Amino acid sequence: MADQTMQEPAKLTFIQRTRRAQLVECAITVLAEEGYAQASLSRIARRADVSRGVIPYHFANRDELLDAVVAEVYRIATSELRPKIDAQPTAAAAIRTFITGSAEFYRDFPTQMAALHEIVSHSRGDDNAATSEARRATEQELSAVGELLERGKQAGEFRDFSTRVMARSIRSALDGLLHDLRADPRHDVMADAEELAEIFARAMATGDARYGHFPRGRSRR
Amino acid sequence: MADQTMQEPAKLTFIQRTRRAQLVECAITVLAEEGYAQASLSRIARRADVSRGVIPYHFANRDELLDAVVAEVYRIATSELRPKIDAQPTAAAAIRTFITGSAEFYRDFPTQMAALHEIVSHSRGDDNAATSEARRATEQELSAVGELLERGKQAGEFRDFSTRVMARSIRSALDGLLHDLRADPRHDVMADAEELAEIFARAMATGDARYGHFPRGRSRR
Amino acid sequence: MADQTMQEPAKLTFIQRTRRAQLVECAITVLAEEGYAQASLSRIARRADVSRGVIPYHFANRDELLDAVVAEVYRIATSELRPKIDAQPTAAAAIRTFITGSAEFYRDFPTQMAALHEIVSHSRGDDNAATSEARRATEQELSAVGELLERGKQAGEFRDFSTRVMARSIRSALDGLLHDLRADPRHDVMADAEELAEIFARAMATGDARYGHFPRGRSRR
Amino acid sequence: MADQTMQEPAKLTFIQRTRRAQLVECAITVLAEEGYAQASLSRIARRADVSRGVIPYHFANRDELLDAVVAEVYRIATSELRPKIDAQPTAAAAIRTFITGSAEFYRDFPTQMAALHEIVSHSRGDDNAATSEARRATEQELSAVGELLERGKQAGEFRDFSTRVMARSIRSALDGLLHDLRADPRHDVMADAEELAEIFARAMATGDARYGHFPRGRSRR
DNA sequence: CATGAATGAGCGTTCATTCAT
DNA sequence: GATGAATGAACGCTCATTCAT
Repeated sequence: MADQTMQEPAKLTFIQRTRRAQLVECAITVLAEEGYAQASLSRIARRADVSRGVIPYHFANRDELLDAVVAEVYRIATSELRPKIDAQPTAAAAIRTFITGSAEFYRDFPTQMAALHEIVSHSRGDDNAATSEARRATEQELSAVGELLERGKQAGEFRDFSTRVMARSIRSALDGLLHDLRADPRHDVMADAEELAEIFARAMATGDARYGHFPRGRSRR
Repeated sequence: MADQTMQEPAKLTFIQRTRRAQLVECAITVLAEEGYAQASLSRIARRADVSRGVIPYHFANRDELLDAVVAEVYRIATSELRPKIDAQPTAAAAIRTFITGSAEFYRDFPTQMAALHEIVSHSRGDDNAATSEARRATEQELSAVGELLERGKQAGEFRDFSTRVMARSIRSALDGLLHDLRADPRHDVMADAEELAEIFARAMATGDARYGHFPRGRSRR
Repeated sequence: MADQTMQEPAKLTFIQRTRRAQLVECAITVLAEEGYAQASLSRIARRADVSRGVIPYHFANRDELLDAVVAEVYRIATSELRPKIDAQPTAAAAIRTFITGSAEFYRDFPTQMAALHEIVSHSRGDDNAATSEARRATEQELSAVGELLERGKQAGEFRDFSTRVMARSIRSALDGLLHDLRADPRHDVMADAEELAEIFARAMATGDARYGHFPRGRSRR
Repeated sequence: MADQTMQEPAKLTFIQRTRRAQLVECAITVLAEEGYAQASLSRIARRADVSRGVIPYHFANRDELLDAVVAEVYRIATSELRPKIDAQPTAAAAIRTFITGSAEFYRDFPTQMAALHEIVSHSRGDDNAATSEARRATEQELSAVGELLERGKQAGEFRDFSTRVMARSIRSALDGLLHDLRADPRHDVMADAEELAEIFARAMATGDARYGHFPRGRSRR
């Protein structure tokens, strides 16, 4: 059997890498088109036009395949997004770029995003080690955004707010955007992203909001 | 067999209504405590201390039971939240109340919310008729929030923004809050809700944000 | 589902008891005729002319079914053998009765014995909790024989020997007898049993063996 | 493909013989350490640090490999035991040597014996051709012991008993000894073997047993 | 000679659903 | 009204075996 425990992809033969990539690809398609519950190994294998036994051969188990899906999507997303964000001069611009860049990614890789969303939203704390990759990656993303926010606050770009709540809200709002996109693929996601960027630009901006006539919560991390 | 397709509860006998309520209650508990995947009819029936066959008798199928769960949770939520929102003088106050009131509901009915979250996050758009109730209720909530936003815009309380994006973002941010709460039940959800309210108060407020030096998207519905 | 965790059979309905008995019966047949490896739930169900799902319904898992088989065979064996042994006046007579009575049981319940043998010989220390019943029962049988031997030694009926080695040898010799019987069902097992009884009567008898011109091992427990 | 059905090793190339020996060796190790159920061709190949496909290449199928394991263990056992037995002056001494020599072999080649035991105890009489070697070898051993017994009877060393029952009993008692040894590897197997030798010395000795006050079975072959 | 990718049958198990009682 | 026995499809997984390279 292919040694799935290897960490370095260099240890995989060309055929193994190819097959694994194909299976990950098909898993993504099935997840996106038919949903998590329907994404059985049988269906994925059928989509790949391959015998049912191929998947256990190349992946130790179902969870490994799903982990590979998550890793693949995050790999693409990071390679698309990271450079754009890093190129921004200010934290505010970086956050804006994170939002619009994410939306661009949703638009350009809707299938991958749909698959990722299926996996993440079906993950549950205790039941399995699959989706651990997903949770890990999500946490990582949240803390990356959190660092941007901290940077902006220290640079005086942003007002004082709870970093965690803000980061989570940005992340969640993007999820909402993805949700709308999945519901209607012809949706103008970039326009929505601009709106979203504006929402959070205003939410984070220094100075009192014109309409801030409510008692505010204490600033927290 | 009882006709479960009836919409008017008047057509159900007392026993039928009682049993359905009990089963919905138990389904909520099992969903919250053991998760969607473990919430088999067997487990729900066992929790209700009732025979396995009872559920198919009272609900045409599994999906109908889940729909009933969703409807029940939304029913409670609405009865908790609606009066508070309706009592607010301004749209801004109403939105703030929607946010903090939702959080209060999350805090006070964690089991119900957990069950709802399990169902919603496992539901799929196209493949089956399940959780249609969830989608219906979500849409209804979104449009209710949308109406508040419209009202606020017309009253000059809010700036011009895309109603749909804003409504969706508020909804999604609340989901994020719920997510954090489920991850850590001892979380101070009300403090987060205040933060969230502030975020959206600022996001919706009239006037330019101090830090709004980016090209903005056109205002849209 | 039927509650298989109940210890008291009284908690089972008539139908449950009947089905379980039937399935145990069929499992015995399949084990005896086709061997442990072939005794899959599918085959057992087919033998019972019953749907594949029936077995998981009545037994929590495969191991529970096999445990029930072991328990059933030991139950029969005990009820056949125990009274005869207890009726013997001396330990020597009891051992002889144990041997011939076991053989009689092999002769009269060859299928049951074959099934038991399949399970016991396929049990392995660490892998599963099934067959634990088998090991437990085997140990119990060994210690029961051991007690008889001790009694005989104290009564002066037997010479001094290692109780454990003797008990194990008797048990093993009976296994050998069963082996021959399984290889040739027309075998005169009772005649062999008489031979066996004589072998061990002599082996245990007090006094020097006429041919004992070898250094002997120290007497041990 | 190499012709694995050849009996004469002369027909095998050097590499073929080496590989077969290596694979048999590894199969023994895996069988002993992980048990029959875990001794898949994959694991054996991995233990041999060799490709999965090697085994089907050198052995027509799994059963042939297991047969080769059995043959190898019996080959070693015979070469260890035979000279010792043949050196004994009397049948009684030969039988005693067979017993203690077997135990010595168990003690000195526990891995081989464990592997053999795994195979034999999992083999089935009728359903497949597997482990035919085991049955053949067992029969051969039984008849060799039988010849010794016959010789002893004719020489007047032994009383009259059923040769087959006695041979089978000795064989089975040794199995019991092996069983105890496998259950507890620190067991003093030689002491037990001495006990066993004494048991059978007495069982076979001429003259009445002191305590033989039971009706005896007729003497038979 | 050797490889390892691929196959497909079979396993135990879960569970929504049906239906006779 | 309610029961629970029974069904059968689907699941993830293991593995002996085949075969192109």
